[in-house]
Amino acid sequence: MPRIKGDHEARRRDVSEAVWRVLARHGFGGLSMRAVATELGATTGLLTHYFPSKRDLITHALALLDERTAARRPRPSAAPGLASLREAMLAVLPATPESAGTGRIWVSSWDTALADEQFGSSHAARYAGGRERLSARIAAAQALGELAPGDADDLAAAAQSFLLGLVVQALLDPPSFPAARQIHLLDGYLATLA
Amino acid sequence: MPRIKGDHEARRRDVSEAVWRVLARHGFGGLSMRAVATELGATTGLLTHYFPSKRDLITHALALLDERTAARRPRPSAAPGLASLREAMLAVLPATPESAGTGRIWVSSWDTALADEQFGSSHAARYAGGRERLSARIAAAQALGELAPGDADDLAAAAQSFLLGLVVQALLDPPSFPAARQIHLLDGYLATLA
DNA sequence: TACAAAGCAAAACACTCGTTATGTAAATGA
DNA sequence: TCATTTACATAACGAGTGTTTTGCTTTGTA
Repeated sequence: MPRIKGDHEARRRDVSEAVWRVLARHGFGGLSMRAVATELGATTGLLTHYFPSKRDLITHALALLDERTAARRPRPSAAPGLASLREAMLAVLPATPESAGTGRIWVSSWDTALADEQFGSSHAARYAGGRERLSARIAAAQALGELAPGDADDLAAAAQSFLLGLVVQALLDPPSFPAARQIHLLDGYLATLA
Repeated sequence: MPRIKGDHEARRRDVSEAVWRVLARHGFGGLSMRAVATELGATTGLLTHYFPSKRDLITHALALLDERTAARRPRPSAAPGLASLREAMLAVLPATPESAGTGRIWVSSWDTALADEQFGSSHAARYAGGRERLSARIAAAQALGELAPGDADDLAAAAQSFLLGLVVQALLDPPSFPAARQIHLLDGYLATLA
């Protein structure tokens, strides 16, 4: 077995960064083997060595998107209750260039997810996880009396609906949704829940 | 000038239906000249005669999507107040196969809209119009005392956020969002506004 | 030190894409 | 009737796609 394993993982990380840059610039619709290869300064030969098919590349891109989103997710322990819920929802909004970039990639991925059953179910699981995390924070806020009672899962589904829809509108019409208004709308939504 | 004008418009309608069927089956990502042409039982020569470039075809597809969505929109006069708002929001949810199909096309169009500035601003105007219509119904409900006071435009932006996000989640995870739950969540949202 | 496998580059294959001639039949207006 | 314009079919072009093949170089193992 030639080459040490560390090299392989390191090179895979290089590929991941190239994939991310392509996604950020052209979205999922612009993700192609050659685009990633040239972004990496290599050929498709290298790419197929790590990802034999485009399907594998897309799967990796989705995992990468999930991973980088999770990395910016605030710790659930910090500031429990309603403040924790607000913090978690705030991190999703495209109020900063960085989260706006991530949001654009998410939205562009829905076209792929809806067209392919496997990627679709993968997405379904991801958003179900998001609802679960929101549900936990909502339940905690309810236990503290900071939030009105009600089915936490339903409230989480509604909250994530509000979030995703606001992300879409803000990305499609940035002038109408500056960061301040996004936060204002979020606080307005949270106020109705209290 | 040969050929009567009626033929031209009639043929254009045929093309429109072919475009719609392609969109319904493969989304905006699968919209190609040849796909529409073969769906119509013709060649690309016909298509380029009516839509010289793909850009024109996409523009037409977006107009078609807008038109068919507007056709299913309930009349604003019927059942004024909160019931009118509920009716309008209900029509957006993918609770029926027909509206689910339309919703899938909308979601798939966002990838194209985010990648192209012109299509993006076109979309921005469409959703701004949607917010204005919601705002009018919200203001009417407030005037009737059926809704708590507050900035109608902000409430409309929040309501459309909730709607779009629920559409996305329901389309990506149909088992978790059957029609009954969609309606239940919508009624829960409206209850918090009252 | 030989052998074998990994890590790539380079190139070709078989498409599909949007676009662009070219040609032809029909219908209209002069 | 005759020239013109419409309404296509047919075909090709060049670019881009995912995938496969071939081969060279490097590295680790026996």
